[in-house]
Amino acid sequence: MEPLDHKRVVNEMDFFAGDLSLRQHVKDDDDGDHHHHHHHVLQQDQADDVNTGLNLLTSNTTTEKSSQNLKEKQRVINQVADVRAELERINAENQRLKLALNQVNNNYYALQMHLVSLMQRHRNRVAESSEANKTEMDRPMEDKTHGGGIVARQFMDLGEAAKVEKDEIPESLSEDRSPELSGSPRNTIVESMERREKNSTSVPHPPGWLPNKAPKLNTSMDNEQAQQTMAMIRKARVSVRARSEASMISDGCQWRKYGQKIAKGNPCPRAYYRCTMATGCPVRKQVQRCAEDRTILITTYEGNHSHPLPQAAMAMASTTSAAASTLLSGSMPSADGIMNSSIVPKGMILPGSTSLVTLSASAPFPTVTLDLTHNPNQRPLNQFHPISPHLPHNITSLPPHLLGQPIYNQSKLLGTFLSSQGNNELVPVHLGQNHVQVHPMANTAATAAAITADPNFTAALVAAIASIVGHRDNNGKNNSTTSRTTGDNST
DNA sequence: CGCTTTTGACCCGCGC
DNA sequence: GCGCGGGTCAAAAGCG
Repeated sequence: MEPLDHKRVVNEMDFFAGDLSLRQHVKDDDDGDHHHHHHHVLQQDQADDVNTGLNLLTSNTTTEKSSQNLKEKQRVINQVADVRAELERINAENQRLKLALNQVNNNYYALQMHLVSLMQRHRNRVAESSEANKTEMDRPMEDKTHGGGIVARQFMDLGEAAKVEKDEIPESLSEDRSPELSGSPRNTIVESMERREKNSTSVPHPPGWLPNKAPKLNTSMDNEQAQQTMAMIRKARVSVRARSEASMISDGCQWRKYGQKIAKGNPCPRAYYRCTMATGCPVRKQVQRCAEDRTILITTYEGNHSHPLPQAAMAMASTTSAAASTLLSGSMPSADGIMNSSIVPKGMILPGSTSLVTLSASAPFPTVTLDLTHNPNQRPLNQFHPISPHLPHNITSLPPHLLGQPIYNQSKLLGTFLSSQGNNELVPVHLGQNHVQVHPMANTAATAAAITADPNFTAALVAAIASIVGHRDNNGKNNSTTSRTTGDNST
């Protein structure tokens, strides 16, 4: 990690260069009598100190020299202050660099996972093809339809890669998934996705709709399958639970309501919104109040933005996207892996917070859920305002001081935590047996409290999630925005 | 007038 | 086949 090295170098700066007496005091405190190998150095320093002391004593004979000495001391103190200020500035910049690097790493890791799984599947495909050539009649109708060109196909673009991924997903289950995930009805998920996509293609869509929903002008079956797979990837959802009295949390994007329904099991209506920041942007979100606690607003995002995102929405988009893509690829074997891979956005979790990041691979959609509503110990209940008037409805950016904080994997505590919290209804989708939950800290100071303390946090989080998965399709446009965003946080 | 919201209708998958 | 439920459409209404 370059920034860490940088930080270490910075920390090793000699703040007291030019202030011999101060350095001497520090050395005396730090070294004491233990470091005998530095003895001669100390003697030399002490000699300097003695000389200085003598000068001070002799200078006391004239007030002019005394005041000069005071000025000199003042100058040195100012220098120290300057150096410390510079150090703080560098540290702040270092934090920003770490954040940027973290985002790049997350993107890189997601791509790497994707590539590895693709290569594994490609190998399997090649092995499988030799047998398949002998028993062509036994091949699934789907593959026969496209001819035999699939096997030799190179993974030259995402569409092809996605096609292979789709074709191979059932096989990947046995390769990639951990025991706790091995029971996943992954093929069922894929089938469900395909069904839904088939369904959606029968609905007329406005011009500019993204390929997965576009009328199939190019009726190549390969393209169709690739589109379906990409559609499946896009169908990953991110759900955010946060307390707000507003009907909708502003997240930096423009939304247009296109429907409202009373969903079963919740008397509160569910509102459907579509992103209108660009014509044809397929991103949608559902907003619904929690039936049990109507102060909680559940916002579920789905799809990729087809346009550059506002800065407010960029802060954690890449990491959340990585979590979703990892969930979809099934390449992350366990919650530990997710936590250790920096896929869970570290900056997203406040120190001591209970932001509950929940990944659900169960039907109908793979879902990442962020619970920002718990606040067991930051404030007593009677002091905590469930409907925070401070909750932002206008967002700016994610404050840098909230980023780069460590999180700890205590997923083992999840079961206990969830049962004690009575939080089984946490996720607005069905939690199946393949549900991976990542609980950053058992010390559950609520992120909701953090919302109150720092209004930018939730808004930026929600905004970031609104942009989930958008990078996959808009690398060129969004990457520059990402780096710029991280840099702008402190400026 | 143009955009957004409302709301009943419609489509489709799924379970029985 | 039928009903249910989720999601979407699109005409009408509302709004600035």
